[in-house]
Amino acid sequence: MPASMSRIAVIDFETTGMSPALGDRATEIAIVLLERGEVVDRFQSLMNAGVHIPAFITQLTGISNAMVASAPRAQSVMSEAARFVGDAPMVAHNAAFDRRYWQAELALAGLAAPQAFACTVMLSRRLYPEAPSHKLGALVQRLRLPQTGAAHRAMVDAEMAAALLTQIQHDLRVRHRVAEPDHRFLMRLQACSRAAMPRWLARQAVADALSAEAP
DNA sequence: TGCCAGGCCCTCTTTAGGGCCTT
Repeated sequence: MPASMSRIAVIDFETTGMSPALGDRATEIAIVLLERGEVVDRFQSLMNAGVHIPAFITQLTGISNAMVASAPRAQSVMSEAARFVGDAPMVAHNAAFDRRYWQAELALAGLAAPQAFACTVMLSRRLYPEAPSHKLGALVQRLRLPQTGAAHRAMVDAEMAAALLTQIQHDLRVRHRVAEPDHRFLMRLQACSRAAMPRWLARQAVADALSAEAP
């Protein structure tokens, strides 16, 4: 398999709130490009969307109104980000959140967002059902993955999500004998959800998805 | 005007409710 086919873009946004549908905007973006489990490139930028950052968000992320005031405009940052990702499939921790902002911010920049998103929350629920918490920081601690700095900055969280994804792929190879746990396999595994089938069938589907790849 | 996410997953469930996870 060519390296480009195993390329995955792990993304994290910092934002002004929970929903772009309510007018919230991105304030920072970070993307870690993985190839065969190795970080091969990084993209990071604060972005000025021209909206006020609530005080509690500044307290949470450390990103202030003054910081984004001197940052490049959201539209140009998103254009660069889209070029950086290209056609690589994407991964995020709680992907529904980052996918909403990826699509909304690209739409505001007049750009399409065709990438498929896999979700490390859903994957860790399938793979580590015994974990007491599936928060990014809790999983990083539990799996003893490296922490590169204080959480709630985009690159720190993107690096942690990339480390988590790499561990998930490692465990799929070693524990479940999945020869090539690429993005297509991750999408199949995360689709084994109760939303699409009864719980017992979902559990069986996870087991089947894992064992089907065994030699 | 005031309010406001949304999808997954569990259980004291499925004709529902609430916790998790992201900022």
